[in-house]
Amino acid sequence: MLDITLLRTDPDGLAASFAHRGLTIDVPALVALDESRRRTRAAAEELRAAQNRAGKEIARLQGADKQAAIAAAADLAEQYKAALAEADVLDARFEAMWVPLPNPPHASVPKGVTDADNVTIKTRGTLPSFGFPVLDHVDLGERLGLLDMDRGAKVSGSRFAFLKGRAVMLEFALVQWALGRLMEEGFTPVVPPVLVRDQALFGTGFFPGARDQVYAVGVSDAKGNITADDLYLVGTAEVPLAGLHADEILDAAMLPLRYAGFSTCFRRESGTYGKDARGIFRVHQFDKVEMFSYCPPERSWEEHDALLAIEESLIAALGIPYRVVNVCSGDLGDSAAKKYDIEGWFPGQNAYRELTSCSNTTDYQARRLRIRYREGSGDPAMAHTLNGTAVAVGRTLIALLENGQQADGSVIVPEVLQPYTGFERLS
RNA sequence: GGAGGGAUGGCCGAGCGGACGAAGGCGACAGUCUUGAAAACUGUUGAGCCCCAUCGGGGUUCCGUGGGUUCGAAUCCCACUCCCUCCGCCA
Repeated sequence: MLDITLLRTDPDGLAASFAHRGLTIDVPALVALDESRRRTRAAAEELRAAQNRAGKEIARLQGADKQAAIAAAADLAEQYKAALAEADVLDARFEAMWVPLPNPPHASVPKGVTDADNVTIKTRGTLPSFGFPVLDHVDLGERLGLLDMDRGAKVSGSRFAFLKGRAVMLEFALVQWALGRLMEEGFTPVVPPVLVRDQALFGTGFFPGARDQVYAVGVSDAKGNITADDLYLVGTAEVPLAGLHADEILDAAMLPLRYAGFSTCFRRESGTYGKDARGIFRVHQFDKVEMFSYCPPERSWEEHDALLAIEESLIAALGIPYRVVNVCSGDLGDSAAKKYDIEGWFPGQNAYRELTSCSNTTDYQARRLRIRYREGSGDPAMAHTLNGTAVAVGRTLIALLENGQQADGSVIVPEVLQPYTGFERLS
């Protein structure tokens, strides 16, 4: 949700921000509706004030005077009820228009429509040259006994896999290493709930927009009928980590408040039928370490850069060539004001593909979740929230397998992970 | 799953139709006292929205959530949510 003062003080700037995203929004209509709802609310509150005064008077009166005052107040009560209903209708109408509006993009966000319009801002690492036919992660994984796609499909359907053997050890090595690195950076490790109420998904901006990407959990009765349980499987730990401090006023001295959440992530991937059908690049379930930060507004851009720097250092330490892209306005998502994706090099696809993502959602989520902070004894103000991928385990495993493959079919484990795996090579 | 109890301000806790944004205590902050500190004493101390305005002032809403009764609801009624205790089941 946006700060309403934007509408009142700078409607033209607001309209421009929607245009930046390629949206046409009738801002003057919003301004007019906002004005009429305030007028109506003020009128209702005046009636209420009169009613409150009358009530105090009634308490003091006795006998016939009291009866007369009550009769008069009954009339006031009727008027107030009507005025209140009118104000509520206008509020609801305004909110229906206001709440779905996306966060205004930062000035540095490139204008564009699809991910093809994203702008590469840096490229790091040297692309590996193999003197032998390059295998992709599916061939490598099945050959090394790390991955079983067919049986994943047998048990759970397409886009599911079994991860096995040393790949499992590699996953936990990645997670433990990443959490250790993040603790050095001041993050508190968290294992959050992965089932959340819709409130948390609304608050983070996934609902109502991305409803079709989220699994809803139900309960089946004896006849096999499924009833909704009003819980949803999260697609990222961002959701519970944002909800963690909902409805709180944080002490400014604690900020930035950094959390590193490890969770399984569930995504329906609806509308991606043909895309990335091979292997575990795009699956319904994967594990991820996610960074989340609560931050004062004046420091959030600095924090955004800091999170990106951490992501880069992790990927660089794993020896994966990568590039950083500034995600264009059309590809941003409602809640982000700016987003960096890191695309790692995947030799099996001969392409850079998304490996991590890092967003500054400014006060968009904070306003929806009522996450505020206070400087000393000052007034509460909206915090900013940011999130970024530390390690998306599935895709990182793919990158490690494909970049680390050797002529003999084995795969070298990055040095930083070896203390955690206890082995140097998958073979 | 069965039986009971509860939800009030940063925390504890009173209130059970009008004097209640809410006693009292704790905590926090400021002051007095003190060489300094502690103690003691005095004062201040919730959030949202709207209006006027220069610091500031006024109105309104909020006692788990949503409805209802009433001139008037923290207080009465209904529904829901969450928490706790005991029993059963269970990783």
